[in-house]
Amino acid sequence: MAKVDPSLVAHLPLFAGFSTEELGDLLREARSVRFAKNSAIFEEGEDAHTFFVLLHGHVRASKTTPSGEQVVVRYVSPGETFGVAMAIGLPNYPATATAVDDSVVLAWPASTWPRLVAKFPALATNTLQTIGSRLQETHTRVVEMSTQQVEQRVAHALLRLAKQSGRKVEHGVEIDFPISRQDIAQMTGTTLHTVSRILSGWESRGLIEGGRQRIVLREPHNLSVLAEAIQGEDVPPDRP
Amino acid sequence: MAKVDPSLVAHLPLFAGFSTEELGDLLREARSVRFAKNSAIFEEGEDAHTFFVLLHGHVRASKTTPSGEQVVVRYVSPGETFGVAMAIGLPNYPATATAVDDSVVLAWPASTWPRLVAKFPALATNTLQTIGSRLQETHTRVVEMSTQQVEQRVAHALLRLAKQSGRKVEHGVEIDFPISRQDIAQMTGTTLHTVSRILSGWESRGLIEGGRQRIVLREPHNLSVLAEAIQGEDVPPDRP
DNA sequence: CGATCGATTGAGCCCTCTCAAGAGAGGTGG
DNA sequence: CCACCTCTCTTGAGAGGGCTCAATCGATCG
Repeated sequence: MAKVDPSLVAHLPLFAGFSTEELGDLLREARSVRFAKNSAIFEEGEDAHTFFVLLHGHVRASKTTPSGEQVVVRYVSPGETFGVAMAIGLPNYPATATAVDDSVVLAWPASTWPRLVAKFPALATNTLQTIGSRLQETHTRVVEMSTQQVEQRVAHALLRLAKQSGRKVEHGVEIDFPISRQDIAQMTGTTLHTVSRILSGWESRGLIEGGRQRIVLREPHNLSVLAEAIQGEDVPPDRP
Repeated sequence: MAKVDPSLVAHLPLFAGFSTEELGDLLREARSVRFAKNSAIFEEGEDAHTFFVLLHGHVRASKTTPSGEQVVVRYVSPGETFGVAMAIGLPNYPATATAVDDSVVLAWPASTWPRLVAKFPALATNTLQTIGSRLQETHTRVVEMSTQQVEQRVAHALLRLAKQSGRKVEHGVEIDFPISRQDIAQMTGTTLHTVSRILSGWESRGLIEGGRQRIVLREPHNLSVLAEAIQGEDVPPDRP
């Protein structure tokens, strides 16, 4: 359990409107914990004993259906809050959280939530904003799944991941954590086979560059064009 | 602007933990407004000037894509809060709200929200719970759209509507507001043609009874069975 | 009683899934 | 350090669920 420097986290949305002193109070109750790549932080259904802020790394939240299929709910980036089941009245975690990279989190016992909220009302309003944005994002996803074809959905998913966790590299923007075709399929409601075919197609057109659990967007702009393509509209053919 | 009897709304989730007096304070700032069937309460993109509690009737929230397709976000039942864009930090409504039946709402100016939340912290925590549940429901929808076939999704949608707004009638449970095949298509990410075919099929099997903007579930249990059907699993054939 | 809006139904196609096989990359243990 | 083994990715062939296009019917409302 390491000490956390308040000035490093003061700018996070969860702590908006907090004085240095208040922030100190809050951080004093948190532990800092490290999770190795591919380890589970919590499991769906487990009782929600802790809530978290991600400091370092990346976390995947996913749900499993009764028949065993997995769906990726979202990827958590550094600075984001997760595991706040308690705050929204759930006694159990609604999804499984897995570190996709070596990750460091701040962890508070869920039992402290009521007291902390009573003491710091800004905690509730800040969390409300966060959950609200997440609701918007999820609605966007529903709209996309309802109205777009798989290729457009995959394009949107990649662009979103790049915006959220992109790292500039020589030939474009690389998604900054290991992500498989299967993961993308589970984000977009399709199969890994279809994703593989689509990415292969894009790679041969020079739009992206792929690898094992690795994707680089070489032409984000052209990918956006593809993502916005209207049903039945022609796409300009490749250059020979 | 009618007077609202506090005792009639005291049990609503938004007001949980309020004293009679506090509730009176809150209600004093609200107006009660009636909207005729098929009238718009607010439009997507409009600035979020008001937030609401539905007292009577039913409201459909829907989003429109750039290319003009509509997606139904949810149906609001009496007692529920809606239009809380302001609370989650949105300056504009993210969806259009339409009264699908003659409806009565309580309306607060959005500008009062910050003051009300400061005075009544329970307002924030109650809204947090509400938005949290909605996030869960939306995630469920994403999971369904990712893993289930259209027939199962439609079955789930009808069962949910019946549970939420069902009225017992002679031959089963009727969905208590006008809903078209098109509406159901927009809830489940399919076309009205496919919904029509599915409902026709069910009607001939005696599972439901249809009509113009009207659906009665005659055998909710068998519909649940259908809704949970596993990929590729056989369904018992009809009786001759 | 006519007009408009919702529902039904057929025909044909295509996007995407399923089934199947195999190749390449990385990690691991002897 | 190399061989093996596992996990990821690729690609083909075929099928089918659901969509598109099109026409008609029926019911509710003014």
